[in-house]
Amino acid sequence: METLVSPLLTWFADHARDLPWRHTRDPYAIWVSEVMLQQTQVATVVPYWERWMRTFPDVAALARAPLERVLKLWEGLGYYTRARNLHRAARLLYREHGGQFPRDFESVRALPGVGRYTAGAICSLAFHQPTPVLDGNVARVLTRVFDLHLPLHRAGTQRRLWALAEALVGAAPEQVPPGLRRRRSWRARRVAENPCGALNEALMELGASVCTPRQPRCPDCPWADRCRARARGRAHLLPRRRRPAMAAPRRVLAWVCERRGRVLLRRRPAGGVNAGLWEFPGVPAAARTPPLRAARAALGTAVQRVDPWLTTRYTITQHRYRLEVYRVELNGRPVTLPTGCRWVGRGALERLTLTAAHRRVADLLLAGEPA
DNA sequence: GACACGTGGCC
DNA sequence: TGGCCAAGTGT
Repeated sequence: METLVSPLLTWFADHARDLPWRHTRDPYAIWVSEVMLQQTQVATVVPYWERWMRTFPDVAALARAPLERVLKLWEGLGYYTRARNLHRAARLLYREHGGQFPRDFESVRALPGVGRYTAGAICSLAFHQPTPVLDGNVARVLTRVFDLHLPLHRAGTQRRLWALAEALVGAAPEQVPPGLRRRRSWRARRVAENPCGALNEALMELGASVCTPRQPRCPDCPWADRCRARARGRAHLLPRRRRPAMAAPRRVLAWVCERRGRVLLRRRPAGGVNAGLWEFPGVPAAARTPPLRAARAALGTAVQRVDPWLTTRYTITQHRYRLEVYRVELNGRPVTLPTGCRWVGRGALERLTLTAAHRRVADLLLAGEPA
């Protein structure tokens, strides 16, 4: 481990990206960034994090906020349970710890939405503890350096990787390159002041910027001469992972149904996908289902006609959807409101939290209709 | 251990 | 284009 840690820390002191959450020691701010970064790329997270920190600068602000506002700030980031869990955890901290962020690993780990990775990241970055992290980046880096061909999803492989990550972060405090302590750049200071946090960040950063899934840039790697997979010419084949196949695309019909300056929206039921988020009402449909008949079945005989407006695609994990949006022309009869539906004006259409695909539709509607 | 959970970017 | 991947967690 000794021969690995020191070059990695030196590399990080030269190449760390300047990310906004790297300029704070606030555990709350770090927690928020780590949760946002779960399964989400840095470039996507940055604007969300900045807006979030302006809106909810501390645990108390988040705890006070209504869930609706919290979800709205999360709109478009996906995995909305993360936002609900942050909110729940903030209220819990506010109630039981007086808003104070806990410092010991087990208490952090016990917060909703905080698993082993996130707890390790928070404790190392905010509290300088030698707690390991293992994410997709670290797994890729470690399987390559040690040329581990075991399938990633196996428990034994995971144990092995966690143990390696733990050994590395444990060695960090003793392995800070001496010359680094004299440097004044924020990068060098970051490493010198918190070797454990820096080691964890460096592992992830290496995976994100050098040891990439395809076409790793091995000549730029601080571990190039120690990497066993590279020596065998097979770094790009690791890690071995198993992924479920994509299912066939499904067709979904949705209706833009307007009356007297308002449009019909439906709130998704609790417990399912995107629970509590809003969308244009619609139905899953077989390939040959006529849109007019489907609309009448859902909204009643008030539907005079449906006009195809646009088609968009989206994916929810392994499910692919083709969303066909129709504009509904009504006659004078009352519309049958499907469960969870509400007429909303422009303001609410902007303010409510929609899933990404439906937000695209809503924004087009808002842009195209000045009234 | 397997599966569900969102979305965007890349080639 | 379609498949793969991304700073995982909860059930």
